[in-house]
Amino acid sequence: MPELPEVETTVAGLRSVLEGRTLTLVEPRRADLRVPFPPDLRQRMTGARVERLGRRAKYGLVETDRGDMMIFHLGMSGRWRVDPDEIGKHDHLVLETGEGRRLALCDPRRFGFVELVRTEAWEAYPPFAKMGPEPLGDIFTGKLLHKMLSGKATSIKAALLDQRVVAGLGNIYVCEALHISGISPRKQAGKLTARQCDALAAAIKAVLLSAIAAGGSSLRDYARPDGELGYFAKEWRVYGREGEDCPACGATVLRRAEGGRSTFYCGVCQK
DNA sequence: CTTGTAACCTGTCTGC
DNA sequence: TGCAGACAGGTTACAA
Repeated sequence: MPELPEVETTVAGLRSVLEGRTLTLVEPRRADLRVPFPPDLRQRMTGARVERLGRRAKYGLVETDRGDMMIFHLGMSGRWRVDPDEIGKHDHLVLETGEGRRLALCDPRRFGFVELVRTEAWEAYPPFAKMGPEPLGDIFTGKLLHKMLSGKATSIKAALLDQRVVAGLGNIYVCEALHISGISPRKQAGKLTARQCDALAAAIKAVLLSAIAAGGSSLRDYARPDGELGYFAKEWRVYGREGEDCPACGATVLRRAEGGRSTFYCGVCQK
């Protein structure tokens, strides 16, 4: 469940293996994931030195000394395996460094993808062009959120999942942030008060920082690149806790399916 | 333009 | 044990 904290954790793990290292092997194992691998990925990346790793929203960024940036998205089930014993059928891209370290991008559902852009033009990469602010950045405040939401007829939950409003949130952390700030997921986005937006922005930052500190959330098929599991799942207040007691008021945590996606919330303390 | 739904693909879990 | 059905982190094409 790669949302922002899991991608941040992943990038930190990759950094220790890749940064400053030369790629001696870059091998796609099939033609495509959600979209085709760039046809020249192997040729442009092999022999390149990795200068820097970064993250934008849920995307991982790998900059090389050739002016290229490899962008990866983990989709729903993607993860990087570090020094795997063997390459399995879901390992769709394999990298090796001059030190003999090996990385495999494993993605059973294949909703992830890899792109290659010129570093100087990375912000023009279409998914980034209209993307909203990073929630952990200084420019993301309750005031800005209030402005972004004004006039929106959709629910606050749908608005927070819209990457043009704020970039990097997914189903888990939206559910968690709404619970922390006591706001109903069904509340009309444009009707939130300035005060509620302040509380919501603060809750978003707090939950993301806690999750990053815990190494991300551990889900069925997610692990950090080094194989360690993230611990944040133990700290979920409502997500995945249908039928349990609300940690704030003791009422029963509810789940409702909307658009093929589950929302977890407390009907008593989220208004 | 905005908003909601279906589809992409595979694995896992639940209930009969 | 088998098997059908529900469900899972995201994104986007398309319909309304």
